[in-house]
Amino acid sequence: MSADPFVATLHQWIEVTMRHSMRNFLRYARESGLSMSHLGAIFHIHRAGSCGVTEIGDYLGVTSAAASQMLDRLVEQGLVARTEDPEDRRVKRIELTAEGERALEAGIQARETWMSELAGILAEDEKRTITSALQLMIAKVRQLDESTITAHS
Amino acid sequence: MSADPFVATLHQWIEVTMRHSMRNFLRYARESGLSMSHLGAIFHIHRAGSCGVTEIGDYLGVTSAAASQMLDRLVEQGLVARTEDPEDRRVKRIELTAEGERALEAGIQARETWMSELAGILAEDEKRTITSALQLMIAKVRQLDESTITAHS
DNA sequence: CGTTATAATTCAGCTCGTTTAACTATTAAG
DNA sequence: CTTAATAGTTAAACGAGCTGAATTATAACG
Repeated sequence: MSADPFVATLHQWIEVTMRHSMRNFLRYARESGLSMSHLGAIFHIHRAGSCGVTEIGDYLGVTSAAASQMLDRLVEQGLVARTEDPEDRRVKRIELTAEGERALEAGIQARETWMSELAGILAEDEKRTITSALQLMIAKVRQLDESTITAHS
Repeated sequence: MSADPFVATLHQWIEVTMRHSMRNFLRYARESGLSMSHLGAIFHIHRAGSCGVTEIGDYLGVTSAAASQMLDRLVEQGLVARTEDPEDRRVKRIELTAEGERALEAGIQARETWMSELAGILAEDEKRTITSALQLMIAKVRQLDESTITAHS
């Protein structure tokens, strides 16, 4: 399929990552009563710090009506705060409450439980090698993200 | 949070991976008209090769009735084949059709479009280092999987 | 100022995924 | 052989999430 052994290996790694992470993540979603959209919104709000209703809808690929209704639930559950933007009083500032941040953390935790098991069966020098390799990739991806953002604006 | 720099770095990497992979994956799900459950089922059937209806339900955390109805749709769309098991005529053998395999491939592709961009901005020696680091982790995770399976049986 | 555009909400209506319960068919056990 | 257990399907009913259209409030433009 892909001649590049780097790409082939990355494919395999993501397959493994997805299988393990999604299993626990979906279980957490069920148990906490949060849908995929809810969690997507929570992640986006966390990253944005504060954002409008329509922006969340655009991010999730739904109408602003759908986003507004979804936020009703999240506000009702105390995960999200909806306040008026003083700069432009048409827009509502959507932010995570402390409890919302906690729910986000729990979701991330659920997603990554298998990681500590992995850490347990790796030797110290193996961990060091892998850590620096991953850090290199993280830096490169972030660099890619920034160039995409500036290209869009 | 976690004192181990290995675990901390792995956390960051999975955060990056998830953000990029899920964005395209969810878009693909929408466009192809397949739900998260549908795709989950397709992934599971692919991995199992062939399996029963109840098994899919258990995997997805739903009743066998729900699994049966979901499979109706997938059969209707020509992604899945439902045949009688000759060994035990109560069970139905669920398998992916050629078109089902193609849909699976497309989903994986969508999930991993950003990878080739990443490959483009890495030097050859960087790729080699990362490739071997990832291969080590993949091997270790598989080792972990096998010990879990045997523990369960 | 009046007009137009933007942000968010509300409501009616639709589809989808799910569950429970009843039912059929087949196999296993006493 | 009779009874119980297992695998799967079907049907009715419900809730969740989405859309489109109408509505309100604010901002920007001429």
